[in-house]
Amino acid sequence: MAEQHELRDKGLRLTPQRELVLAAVRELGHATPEEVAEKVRQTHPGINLSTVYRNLETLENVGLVQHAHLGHGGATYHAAENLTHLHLVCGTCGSVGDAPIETAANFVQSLSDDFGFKTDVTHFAIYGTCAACIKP
Amino acid sequence: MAEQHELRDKGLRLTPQRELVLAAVRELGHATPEEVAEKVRQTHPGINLSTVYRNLETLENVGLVQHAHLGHGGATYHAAENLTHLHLVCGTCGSVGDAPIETAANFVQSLSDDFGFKTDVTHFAIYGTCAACIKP
DNA sequence: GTTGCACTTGCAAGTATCTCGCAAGTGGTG
DNA sequence: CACCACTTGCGAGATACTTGCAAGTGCAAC
Repeated sequence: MAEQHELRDKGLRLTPQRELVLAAVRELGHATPEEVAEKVRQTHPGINLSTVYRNLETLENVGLVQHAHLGHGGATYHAAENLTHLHLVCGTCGSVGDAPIETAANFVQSLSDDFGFKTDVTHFAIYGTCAACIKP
Repeated sequence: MAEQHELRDKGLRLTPQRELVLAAVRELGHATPEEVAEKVRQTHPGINLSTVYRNLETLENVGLVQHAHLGHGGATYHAAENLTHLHLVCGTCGSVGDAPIETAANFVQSLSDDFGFKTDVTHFAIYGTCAACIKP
């Protein structure tokens, strides 16, 4: 796969750092900027945290990754092609579970019908308590 | 029901700062800690920001207020008795709309039935695009 | 292959937001 | 009204980004 052209096709320069940031996001599934940086440092130890932030922003602008808010504070990044699930964040144990996006289909439809609000359901986390924490 | 006993009943001392923080949260509807501080300063100019943070935390522990994540970064505080609506955050214009909590009832039920996940639907914002921004 | 320049990177300093330690102050019980 | 635990104010510290700038580099043109 000409993975190299994927970035160039979007009008971006192909730098090792940029490739590695994208690869790290894809490999990690959900990742904070800090986790991405840590992953990238395995093969490119010198990378600067601000480079990671800037590349995440750049990659988001061209649609290759997206961020979501999964908890307190920081954003979490995903490869855009993996964004087919909801995020179930457990407030007790902090785990992040997934649920198929169809689970929310009716809900999204109601918001659209009743309020004209078009929901991006992958962007926000669903907060609550996971099965494991309910019955220990 | 002397309003003064509401705090004492929870085992808290009744200080001017604490009363004012609670009053500010109730009056503001949604408010960041910064906005609460600003509001409190109208009647108590010397209040320290860390006092506001600590009181919000204390009030949350006893169940009088709750926080939710409405967007980037900061938390937003609500009086607990007002937490009967969802937050619809528009990614385009940044407005925060409300929807009755019943809108999500089926969705919450599905998550509970299918995944054993007990959702606190008021805690996170629902992100998308509001009616006004869809058709300009 | 060489060159030039716009795009990138690394670094350091800056900003925003929240947290913590501690000494002084104060509510409320006895 | 006296005492003590709870609170407050304040400064310093932690965390999570953001920004300005000089040096480095991809890549298109030659």
